[in-house]
Amino acid sequence: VRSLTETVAIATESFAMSAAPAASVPSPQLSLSSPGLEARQEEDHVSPAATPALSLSAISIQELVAMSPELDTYCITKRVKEVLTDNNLGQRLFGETVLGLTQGSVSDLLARPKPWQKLSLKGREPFVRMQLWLNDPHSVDRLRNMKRMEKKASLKRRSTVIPDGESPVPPPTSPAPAAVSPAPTGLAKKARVVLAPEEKEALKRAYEEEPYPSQQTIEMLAAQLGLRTSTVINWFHNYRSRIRREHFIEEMQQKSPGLEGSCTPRMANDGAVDDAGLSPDRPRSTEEQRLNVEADQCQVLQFESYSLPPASIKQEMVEEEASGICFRNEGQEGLPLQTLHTQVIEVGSGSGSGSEGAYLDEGVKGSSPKPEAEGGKGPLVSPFPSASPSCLPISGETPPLPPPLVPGASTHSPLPPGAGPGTRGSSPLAQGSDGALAMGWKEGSVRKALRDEVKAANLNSIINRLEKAASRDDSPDWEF
DNA sequence: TTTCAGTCAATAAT
DNA sequence: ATTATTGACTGAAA
Repeated sequence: VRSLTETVAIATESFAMSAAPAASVPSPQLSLSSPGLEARQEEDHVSPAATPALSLSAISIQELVAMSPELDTYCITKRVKEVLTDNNLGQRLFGETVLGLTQGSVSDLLARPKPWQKLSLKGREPFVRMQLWLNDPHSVDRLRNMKRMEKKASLKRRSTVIPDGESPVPPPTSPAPAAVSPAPTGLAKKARVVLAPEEKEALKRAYEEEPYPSQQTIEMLAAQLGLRTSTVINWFHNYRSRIRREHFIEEMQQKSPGLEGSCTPRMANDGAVDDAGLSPDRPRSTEEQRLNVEADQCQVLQFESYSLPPASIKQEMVEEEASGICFRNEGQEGLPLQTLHTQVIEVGSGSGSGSEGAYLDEGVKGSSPKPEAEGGKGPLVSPFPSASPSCLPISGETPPLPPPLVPGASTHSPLPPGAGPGTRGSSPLAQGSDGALAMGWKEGSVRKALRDEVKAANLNSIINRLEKAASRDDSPDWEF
């Protein structure tokens, strides 16, 4: 029986990154985090019988984060940007569905990633998710599907009232309820403060002299500039931290080998499949690259759907043929529930056509978080209780998982800060991202079997892709 | 309390 | 439409 430890090891490996797991045993600590949940589910379970589908559903990303070897945040963001642009995927969708972050945050993260060592456990999470996403061969397809569904949904929404030709009256839009503009609640939203360039200049000057101004200085500045003191305080906090960050990136670039390839997981290996000159429409090289990676590194499982919670996925996409995706929307307002799930799928069966059917994943999503808060007040948030395991197949996941997103609830990991990575003492070699994949973990027979399976799966997947490429409908999705 | 890290979310800029 | 910027907020350290 697979031990938790082993499972973890495998999972970690699938990360495919740098890493050297150092000799020490990596897992001791994990267990402490969520006591009951996971642990048990080892395999016993049910039917999945025959296939060696592993389920490491039990591992939460927080644990993954804690155990993760050092990742090259710069390379990760670089690759993510490539994949997104190559496939015409926006950061909004990516952020909301993969990372559980808003567009602005994603933009910032991709543009100015902090070095791994400077990140807190919480801050590493998005990078781990990105790495996972990059490793997952179906990630792009999934996102594409979602994009399609969203589009369809919005289209439907638009036309929904128009059909019979009647009711040219626009009112229908936006339900009567909410409506009305400024009056409700009486409180206009506080206007966003926008500092004038000169004000910023003044603040910067003040910063040069005193990066940490005293209460007194702050008040003086505020008075002088006609700003609220809290604005001045916030400005200093933000400025300091942003300056600091710039620093990091400088440092980081300085050390980087500079060459491109360093971030690209190109493997020289097997010529097998490889791109036989097929590049039907568009440079989808990154995709191929991904393929290579997977093939070689044997990332067996995919952690799948980290579904996000965040906010926003419109409930519109709920129905639809989400191949395998199951969203649940709990209804109104604000309930964010979410869940993150890592689940594994079995690889063996082929991924049939395109994305359909092949993998089963699921996700549960919360909905509508943002829709204003009207009603009552602000505090929102819900203790979102229930989990809503609705569609989840197997995995016993963890309901108790803290929702990564949303107000108040941030997840914390039980692990002590220092703990996590403890094992890997210091520099993991590698990092080259070139798939070095240090395998330090022992390779058991189970793994071997898996590997074979993966190979087969990869073949299928590749075939699939080729077929797809040949008949790609990919239309630039545009307009009518 | 104050600072820091992460994010959000409005709005600027492309 | 998307992506970038940035003041403000939240929770955790110090």
